[in-house]
Amino acid sequence: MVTPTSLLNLDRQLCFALYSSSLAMTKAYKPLLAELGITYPQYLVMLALWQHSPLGVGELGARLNLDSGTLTPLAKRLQVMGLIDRNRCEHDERNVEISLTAAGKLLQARAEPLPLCILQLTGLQIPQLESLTSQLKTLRDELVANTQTRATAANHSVSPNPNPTPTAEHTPGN
Amino acid sequence: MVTPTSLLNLDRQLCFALYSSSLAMTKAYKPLLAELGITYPQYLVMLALWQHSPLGVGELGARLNLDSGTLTPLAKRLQVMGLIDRNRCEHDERNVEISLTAAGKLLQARAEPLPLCILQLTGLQIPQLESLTSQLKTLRDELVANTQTRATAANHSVSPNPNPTPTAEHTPGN
DNA sequence: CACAATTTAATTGTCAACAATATAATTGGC
DNA sequence: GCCAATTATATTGTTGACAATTAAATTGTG
Repeated sequence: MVTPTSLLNLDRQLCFALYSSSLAMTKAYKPLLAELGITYPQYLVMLALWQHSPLGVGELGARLNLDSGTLTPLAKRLQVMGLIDRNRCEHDERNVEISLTAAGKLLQARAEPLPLCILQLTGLQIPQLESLTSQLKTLRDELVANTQTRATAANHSVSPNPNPTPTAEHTPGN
Repeated sequence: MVTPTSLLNLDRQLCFALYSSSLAMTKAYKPLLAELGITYPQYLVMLALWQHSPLGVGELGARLNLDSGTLTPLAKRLQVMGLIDRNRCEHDERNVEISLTAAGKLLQARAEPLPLCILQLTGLQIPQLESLTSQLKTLRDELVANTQTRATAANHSVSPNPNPTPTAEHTPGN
């Protein structure tokens, strides 16, 4: 069975282009991060902490768009490696503050060259890189705003998806 | 500790924009795919099979950039759901042919509206969508070409990464 | 103060992604 | 034909992502 052209064609899907390029990026980082002894998601957590430390689990999750089910075990591994500390906040024992250790701070210096290493692997020039990054951030924010979350309480945003673009409910396939 | 500007700034990273937008896309698809009873990676496999069935595990992996360690259990779940069949090839018993069942083919009709549903959630117009998709495919292919794989045998491509762009091996941070 | 509602993390279970390894079939010298 | 190398898939173990649930602390209202 061969279906050459359809809106469901794999190579036309933005979703698959996103998915496969994101995985490809992870694989590109892997050998570089292996020298630092961390994985790609762990690197993202370190990026957030290098920018601001300490951060609560919730605040970290808000910046990375990840929940505690992902961050808690991930942070425990970073703690075992000695890169971060995890402590209950004194004034509100519900909060867990995640902070860089001295070793965690020192790792930043070794990570500094990474963005330029990766830039070379992308084949992009700086303006293209910034343009693509900007487009993706816009896309992400739009998707987050228009996707109803499974949160228990009310969404404090205006509305999940009232009717963002009243265009083509259905159009003839190309 | 606050570090306002650095090349390591989280929100400047293409890698994080990719990562977070890809996860956001997965979450956007989730409630729609739940009605079809499949997950997002399962949907990608079905997309590939709707385009061409049967496909060997290896060929499927080549199209999706996934290996057998991911695809084998995923395909088994689709088989249990009755959407695909898995059979050893007669002429080469090493190959496993994955083919759509009648139910798998029927599911395509219910998936047809999805791309347009998602398009609305993205807030993009068609030209922007196609441009972004194209940029991401180019990026993915460049990253794959420049990332040395852990394959046992020799890489049959020219070379992992001889010296694609001999620019800035290191530059002063901004 | 008491207590229900809320907030915050952690836990549990399922599905994924992948390195490393194992298993089985095939191919190519000899 | 025999056997080493190769090819193709499956298995195992680790890390991640997330829904659903649990546990604990805090807040607000009476």
